Amino acid sequence: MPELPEVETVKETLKNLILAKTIIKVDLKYPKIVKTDLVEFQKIIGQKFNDIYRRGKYLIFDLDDYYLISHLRMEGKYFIKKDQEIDKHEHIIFYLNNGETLRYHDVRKFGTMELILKKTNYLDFLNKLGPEPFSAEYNAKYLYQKAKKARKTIKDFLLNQSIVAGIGNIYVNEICFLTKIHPLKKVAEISLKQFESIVEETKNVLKRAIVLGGTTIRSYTSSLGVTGRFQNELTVHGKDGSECINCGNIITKIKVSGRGTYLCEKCQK
DNA sequence: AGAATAACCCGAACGC
DNA sequence: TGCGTTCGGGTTATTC
Repeated sequence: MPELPEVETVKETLKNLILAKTIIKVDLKYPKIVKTDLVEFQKIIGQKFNDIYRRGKYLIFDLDDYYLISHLRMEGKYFIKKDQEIDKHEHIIFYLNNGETLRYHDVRKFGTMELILKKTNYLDFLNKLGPEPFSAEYNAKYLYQKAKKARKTIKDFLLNQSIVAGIGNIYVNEICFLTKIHPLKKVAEISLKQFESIVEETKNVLKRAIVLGGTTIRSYTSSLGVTGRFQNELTVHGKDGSECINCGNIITKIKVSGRGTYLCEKCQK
């Protein structure tokens, strides 16, 4: 599941491969991925990749006149291939002027793409997102203020992209463990000091994951054949049945708002 | 307004 | 072995 570190890795990898390349043709094998007008989408032909950004879990391709905004959701990946048969999970094919193809691959078909004219206010689209975890805006005081009036659990709170952008299920499990906070703890009961710890551990865990190229779990081999290595440093996520690295207690798995949640009941109160 | 729930997908895991 | 069922998971849309 691509979260901030995985999307960051994809962005950096793709930069080396497609910048300055021009799209000469696009094939929509599964058009529902595209959320904007399909006729309009064809205007991507002739556009050049000038840069790639990331905002939360979104990839933003900076073209000449448009932004192509892509969300990988659960299993979206990009591949660069040449003259190879189209895989059944490759839904959008961009033909580039160097003879290669950029292919969007998504087994679950959950991912989305939007082509947005630069002149229009594309920021509206991303403004709903909360601050980036590495920004100064993401600090204990900010979270504390937001949390005061919320009735949710800390896990729901940190997963809410309008509070902070880019954290998903894996990293929220890790952050809760690293800060010794129970994922079901009501966010309004969390102290400023605890939020300081949350902010610090968020940055630590995301930074470390980016350095290692993200997390590769199960079927999710990250895009472009880049295999992340952060899974080797996970402390609780997916570790139910094994021992807590702090106290030796057995890690349990519960559900929080329908999502798999791993924790040490002894360490996290 | 804010919170809970459904919908979008389909391979993997599970149950029989 | 094979078939049917359930599950998961980020985000948006819809309902409560």
